[in-house]
Amino acid sequence: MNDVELEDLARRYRDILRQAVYLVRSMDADGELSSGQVSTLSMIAAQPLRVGAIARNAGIRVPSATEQVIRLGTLGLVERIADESDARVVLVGLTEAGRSALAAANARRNAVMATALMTLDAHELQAVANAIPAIAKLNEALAS
Amino acid sequence: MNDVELEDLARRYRDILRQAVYLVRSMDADGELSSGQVSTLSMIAAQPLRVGAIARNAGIRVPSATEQVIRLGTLGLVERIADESDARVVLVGLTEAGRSALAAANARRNAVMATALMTLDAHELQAVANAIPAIAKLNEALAS
DNA sequence: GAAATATTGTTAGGTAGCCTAACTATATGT
DNA sequence: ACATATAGTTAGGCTACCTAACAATATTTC
Repeated sequence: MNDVELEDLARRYRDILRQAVYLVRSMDADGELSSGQVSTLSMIAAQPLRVGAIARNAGIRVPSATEQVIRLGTLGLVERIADESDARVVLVGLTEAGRSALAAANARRNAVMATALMTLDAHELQAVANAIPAIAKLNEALAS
Repeated sequence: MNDVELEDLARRYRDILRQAVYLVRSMDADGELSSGQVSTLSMIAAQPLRVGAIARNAGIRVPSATEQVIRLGTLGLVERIADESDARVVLVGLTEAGRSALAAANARRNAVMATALMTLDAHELQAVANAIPAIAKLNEALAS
């Protein structure tokens, strides 16, 4: 792949990224959890995390994470747990309501995505599936 | 591709989309134009557009487009042009400053993207390039 | 072991970008 | 000419991000 082709790919992938922002917004249905909220809940699904860890994982600052946790707490989806070994630390974990809200949101979003995927033919699906690891690597590179 | 594989692909593509939002935000360097602003300027690069058309293209409401136009106008990047045949209409076009700001922003962003692409090997690059049309189609399906 | 320093999270205050509802001005159709 | 439709703005509200300043607790250093 020569320089011209690389530039072209760069431009086209930028287009895709721009679209993605719009898509994610449009998938945020009324009254449901936002994408950011779903991400946060996913993060703490396996085990409670510190506010600082949530911020780092989400790529946001600690005060912004605090804000998210407060909002999710108000909705009854997360709970604050004291850390026994360090009184400064706040661990954030899912409540039962949080766990089922997360499951519902994931189910709905995966269904929407699966429906969209079904508009692709077998060849196109394969192309997308084949590209996923490379895209993940590319996104990794972009993030740093 | 069976149902299980489709579900898996749905989940993984959702992951990619989520990352994309984060990436686009992180590419919005300090003091530069935001991604949304770059999109708006790109839209009117070929010819001036109505506020309503900008809103429709960007997938936002008219008042939000007005707001964007005001902000870009304050920066001196766009100008309002009266429509001769309809006095209600506001056409929004690039100023010279807008045109060069757009070129600079595109150059910087494409360079960042090209650098990231260079971390991929030839095989991976090919996989991404091959998937772009299918991804575009998929995104189209998701948008509706 | 007391004082200085570092770390964790919250609070306060600000901005961008999105929204709906209500409005103004101009066109169009009856 | 009057009623209705269309284009855009204004007003007010929300989410989600930010920095700066702070409180509480840990840790290091003398």
